[in-house]
Amino acid sequence: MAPVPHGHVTLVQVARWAGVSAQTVSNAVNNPERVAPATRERILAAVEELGYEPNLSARALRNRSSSLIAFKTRPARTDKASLLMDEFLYALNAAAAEAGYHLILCHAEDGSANEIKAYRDLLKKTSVDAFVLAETHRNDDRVSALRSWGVPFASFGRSWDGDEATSWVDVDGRAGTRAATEHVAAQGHRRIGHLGWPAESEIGAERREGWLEGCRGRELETDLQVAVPDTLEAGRQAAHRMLDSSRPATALVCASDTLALGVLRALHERGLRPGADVAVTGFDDSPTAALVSPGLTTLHQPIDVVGRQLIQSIDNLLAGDPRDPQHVLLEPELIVRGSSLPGSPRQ
Amino acid sequence: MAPVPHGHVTLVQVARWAGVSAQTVSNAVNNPERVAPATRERILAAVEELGYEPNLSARALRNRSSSLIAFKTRPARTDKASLLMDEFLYALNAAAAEAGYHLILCHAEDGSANEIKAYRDLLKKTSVDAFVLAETHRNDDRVSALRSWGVPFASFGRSWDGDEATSWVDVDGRAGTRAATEHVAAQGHRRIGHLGWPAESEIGAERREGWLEGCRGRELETDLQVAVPDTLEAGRQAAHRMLDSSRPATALVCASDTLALGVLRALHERGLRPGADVAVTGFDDSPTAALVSPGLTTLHQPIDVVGRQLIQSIDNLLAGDPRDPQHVLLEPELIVRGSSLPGSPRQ
DNA sequence: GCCACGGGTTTTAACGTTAATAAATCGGCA
DNA sequence: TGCCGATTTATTAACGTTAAAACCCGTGGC
Repeated sequence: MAPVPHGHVTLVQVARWAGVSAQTVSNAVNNPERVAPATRERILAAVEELGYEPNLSARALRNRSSSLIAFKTRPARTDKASLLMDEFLYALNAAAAEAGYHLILCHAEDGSANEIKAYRDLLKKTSVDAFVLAETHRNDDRVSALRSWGVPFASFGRSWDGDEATSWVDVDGRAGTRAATEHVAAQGHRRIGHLGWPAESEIGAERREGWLEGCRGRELETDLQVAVPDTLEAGRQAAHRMLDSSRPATALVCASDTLALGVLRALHERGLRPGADVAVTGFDDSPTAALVSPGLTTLHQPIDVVGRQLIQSIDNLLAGDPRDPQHVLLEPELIVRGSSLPGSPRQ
Repeated sequence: MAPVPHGHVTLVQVARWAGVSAQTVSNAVNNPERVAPATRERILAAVEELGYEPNLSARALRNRSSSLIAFKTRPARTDKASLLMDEFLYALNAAAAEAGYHLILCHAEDGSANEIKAYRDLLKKTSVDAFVLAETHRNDDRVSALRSWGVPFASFGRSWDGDEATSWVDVDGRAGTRAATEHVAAQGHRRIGHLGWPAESEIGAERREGWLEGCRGRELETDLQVAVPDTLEAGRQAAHRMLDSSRPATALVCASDTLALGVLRALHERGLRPGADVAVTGFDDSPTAALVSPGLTTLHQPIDVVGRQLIQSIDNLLAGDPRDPQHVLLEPELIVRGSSLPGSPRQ
């Protein structure tokens, strides 16, 4: 009963069916205003009837554009708790689909040289319209490469070089740790330490700043801070060191859930109760944060908004929209759970 | 210094450079045996020199094939611990890249009707070569749809309908829970319960079978079993019920890490120590399993092998390889952590 | 010396689309 | 009626690739 038993329906078939030329069908689909209302209606009916869908390969060949947006998946899993990038990929894909784009994945072994080579290959082979970068850092080679090629892109992560030309979306880590710090201070804590990342990390520096601001705002001491790599074990050991101090912290604001989970393990080992004895906060709202007992207080990044905004920015770029590149800084949301509340010893 | 400052290098340019026709270049690239060795060498040098990469859109248009493999990302995150599908996506992408394919993501709201519609659209618009399905179940509409369209596909998850024609790769859940059961029995446990999923789930049924086999092999009782939805809260409540029993279990083999984490929370609430008082095992080796204290004993799925095998199968299908569809059943690996070991009370 | 053969190469045409351009149609007005 | 300009539609050509067919030329058989 289907008008077209199998195979692809082309413009020409629709055109024949509607008694017009192929170009008119193309116009009816892409530039409706160029076509007389009556004709357009007839054509759209034919499109509907035959189940026509434009062939993207042909369009890509003709237009040098493919509605494909490329994104590189993160390298092999580490022991990190955070799955932010997985969540991000999902959000980005959903937003892309909604806007009529498709996401094409790119693979490269670790290292920005590999990554750039993978981008270049993809670009030559397929007519990818734009790229999405994630986890940008200072002097990011990928940014300069894409810019030199003249390829539209937007990044999850601000342009740390003060590069005004790049569209980006980011989450305000500083505001996040400041909120966490103020939250534990409001629980009565006066000795609040920070467990963060080494100085090279721009993101880590921001999060540390937030803690500093939070402490200074309440005139608390800021001498208790340690920077370690982002692993559970590093967090655990650092927590032990900080709790062995002569005037130990009663609250620890951490730069990540991974570190915070290390702290929780250290507390467990010392027979201390999270929340009741030492308040702990993380960052990223990893699935694990909700699953441990007690739950881990953490900061949730509005990842779906990030995805939508990035697609939006790319859409503007591709539309040749002359409006300035967009810079969007979003606030993370503090999720309060047992690890930062006096609460009951159990639960 | 680059021979081609910008823009795409085409077959014709390479052909001119090498002093041959475009078709000969095409042959040198795709069917080397059709071209005289000397010519081929000259052409490949030109390809190298000019940095030629075939344009996939043009190729797709001409050949109706695109080296694109489609995969649908999972729907929005639930509260589940398992990130198997994220890991899988990464593994699949790596394998695809290695074999010269690209992964294109598909988005659909929950529900197999939406999903099928999304597949159909993608198929019409782009010339996707093949699909990868995940989490197949009995009477899977997606399977029948893809089959009726004649589209090559392979699935992560066996064909539960006994459909011999489908290529699949799966992990043997039954062997997994059997191993977990035997492991806790080897620790001296005689009352081993099972916390699983409702009967509708084929995967859940398999995992339950494994526990049954493990118990029967040692002539242990098999009366302690409960089936609940896959959430932490359901696991927690079920654990309380099972521990309230007149002859409570001393070990609980769970169908997922999520349920097992619920059990851990229940133990925490009752002041019982995982491992020492009640042994607990999960399934999937989620990141959380390694991060909680004590660590959760669980089963690791060899997800990278799954990815490679699926790409391999698809490669065979696309090559028109007449060899039978492949069915690969892999064994999960038992990862022993503190939650199933008597160990010390702390740690 | 003619022809058949076959490896090596080129020519032709087509995949489905759309920008640019050309052609047709129509209403309005002198 | 005839002509102009505006609107609508049709024609042409091209995007980069490759299957199929045609072509070219040296070998070997008779």
